[in-house]
Amino acid sequence: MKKKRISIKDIAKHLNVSVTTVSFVLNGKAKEKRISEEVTKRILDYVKKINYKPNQLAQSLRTGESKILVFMVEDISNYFFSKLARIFEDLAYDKGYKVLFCSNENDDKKSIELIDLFNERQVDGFIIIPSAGIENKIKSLQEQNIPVVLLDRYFEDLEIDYVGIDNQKASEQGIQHLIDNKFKSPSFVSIDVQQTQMLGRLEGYRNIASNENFEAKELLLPYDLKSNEQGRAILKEFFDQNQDIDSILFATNYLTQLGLEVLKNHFPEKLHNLGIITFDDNALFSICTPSITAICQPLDQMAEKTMELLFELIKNKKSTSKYSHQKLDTTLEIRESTLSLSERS
Amino acid sequence: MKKKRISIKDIAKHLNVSVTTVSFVLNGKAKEKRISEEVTKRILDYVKKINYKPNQLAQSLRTGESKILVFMVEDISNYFFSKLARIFEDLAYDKGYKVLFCSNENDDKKSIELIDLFNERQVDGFIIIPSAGIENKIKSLQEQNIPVVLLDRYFEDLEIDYVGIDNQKASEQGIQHLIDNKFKSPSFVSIDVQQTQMLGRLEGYRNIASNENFEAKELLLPYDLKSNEQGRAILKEFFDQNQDIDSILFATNYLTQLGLEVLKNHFPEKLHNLGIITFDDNALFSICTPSITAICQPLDQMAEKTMELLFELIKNKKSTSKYSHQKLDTTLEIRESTLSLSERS
DNA sequence: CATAAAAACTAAAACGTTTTAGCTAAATAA
DNA sequence: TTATTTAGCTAAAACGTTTTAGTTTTTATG
Repeated sequence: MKKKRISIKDIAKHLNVSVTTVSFVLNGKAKEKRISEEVTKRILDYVKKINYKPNQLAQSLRTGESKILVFMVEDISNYFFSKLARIFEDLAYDKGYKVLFCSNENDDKKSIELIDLFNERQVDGFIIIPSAGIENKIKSLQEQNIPVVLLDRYFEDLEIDYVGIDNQKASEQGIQHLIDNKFKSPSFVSIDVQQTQMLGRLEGYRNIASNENFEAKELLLPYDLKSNEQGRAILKEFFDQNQDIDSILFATNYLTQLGLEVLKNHFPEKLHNLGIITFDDNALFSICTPSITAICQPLDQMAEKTMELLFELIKNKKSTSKYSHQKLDTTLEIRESTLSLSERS
Repeated sequence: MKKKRISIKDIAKHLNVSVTTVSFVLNGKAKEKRISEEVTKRILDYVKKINYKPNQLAQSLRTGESKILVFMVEDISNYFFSKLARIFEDLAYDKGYKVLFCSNENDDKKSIELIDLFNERQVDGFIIIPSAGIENKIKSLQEQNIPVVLLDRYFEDLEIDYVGIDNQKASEQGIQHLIDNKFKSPSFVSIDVQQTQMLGRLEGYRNIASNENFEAKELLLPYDLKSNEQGRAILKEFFDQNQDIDSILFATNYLTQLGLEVLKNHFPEKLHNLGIITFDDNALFSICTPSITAICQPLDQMAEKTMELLFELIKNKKSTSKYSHQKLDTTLEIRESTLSLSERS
């Protein structure tokens, strides 16, 4: 007993004009197509009166535009991604687009499945936080002339728009901050994956190690961690075997969380003496004890820049405009965890 | 220079059969429609060879099904919601549906706009975490025979499917746990809003207060908090004026966060002596000091149940099957913040 | 050998738009 | 008056499917 929605045809019939005329008026082409003011007004009034809304599906089918964007992240339940999603949502809606979010779990197979899936649905554009091995898939999207912007990480040999941060510099600032606060031997905990963001962070660390002349102590957890449990075990071993480190830079939010758990449970005294910095802020880091110093990515700015690039692509579908790599600056949110020991209560 | 996608018509032409035949075969109706095995095989083989994928828009236009669901939450960047979203995502994809997420900011106007927006797009179903005043809009969706399931909260006089927790019981368990651990005077911090989930939590608190004979101390923050700053100020005042409370149940994640900030900054000694429980867990609560006891909602179970109800509605669009109110059980994740004082280190 | 029944397939309408190409009537020019 | 231009409007095709209501061919039946 589905009530049939009113269509443009019904309107045309009711007003004794043609479907074409109604369509022209609705699309704001009344002037251009020389529809008289009188008819234009009649149509507009009636449409408002019955609160007619065009069928988007039919529009999309005809025009080839779905007004849907896809935002593909590692895991939408991770704060860094969900926060970005929240911003994208607003930006897109303002322009009349909706955003479909999906999680690729940083897995190539899943990523490719998802891209294919949405591609079949003729979405109008992709914002992708790519897993390590989907360079070719991305390239094939480009070849089909489908707008794509990469976020957070990119591929060295792909000419494509990208927005992210200057990871190396961010890392350097973080480590330098530790050094400035009298920590002598900062270590670095990250994931062993060949992705630009992680490589940049690692390089930044190594640079300062060499500049400041301390021995680099790196822990790179396996890319395909089986469980949090396994992660914690590896971290515990690292702390056991490196009693001399006096500070740590965690390269992601998730690692920080694991690390803090291990410290809290197995090395409670260390938790209060270690210098700790994390990439990516989270509201709760300010209420930990000690509160955790964080390298903050400029989420709003990143989202805005990304959308800007994407909409440029959507507009000039033809011209493969020169691609742009945006590396934005981070800010250091300084909290208790990097106070030099003498300053701590 | 857009490459034209291959259509069913191209296939038909190439194989010298009719479009109808191809369509039947692709829809698995070969047997039913008596298409010969030979033709069926030829079509299937060719389709696989050229990797043809039907145009979903056209399918949707014709069938009236978009295979898109909407999940409307308060704020997708909030962990409770984004975690649910992550689960829904997988469940839906398994059934061939995509999920559009949107954030209503618990605001009626925004909620209604969003619902209208998606309704025009003929989505196949809604999962809604409703703001307080959209009862009528929800009802109108029902009247249009559009599948809707409410989550987290519901409306007393609306006959509609709903999934959530037993808020009253959860609250009672939390407070009882405080009492059992020798806290004499638990207080309750919540939001002043007429929504079932909040009312239930409040009622649970009051019940135990009356059973255990302690004076109820409630702080209900305004529904339309201007800023975190304002929230912190109100909380600080509450703590200042109620020095005698020895424990708190925070009714949401967000309030817990604000509360902990205030405690950490203004009442550091209290932070370690107060009994603290929060509704809704977050990975980081286990690494706070003290780690925070949490009332955990069974997210997986909630998501599954919700999908189950929604798909039932989608299937039997006609029969207004009897609606179901699912109130699931929570679990208490006991951590340091509710150890009785004698047990604390 | 006609006829009925079953098997195998298909033409065309429909979903709701947009847009091209053109038509008609009025106004203007010659 | 006739030809031309312009204003105002519209028929019909197209987007890519699904599905109804057939038609044609083959096989079985009396």
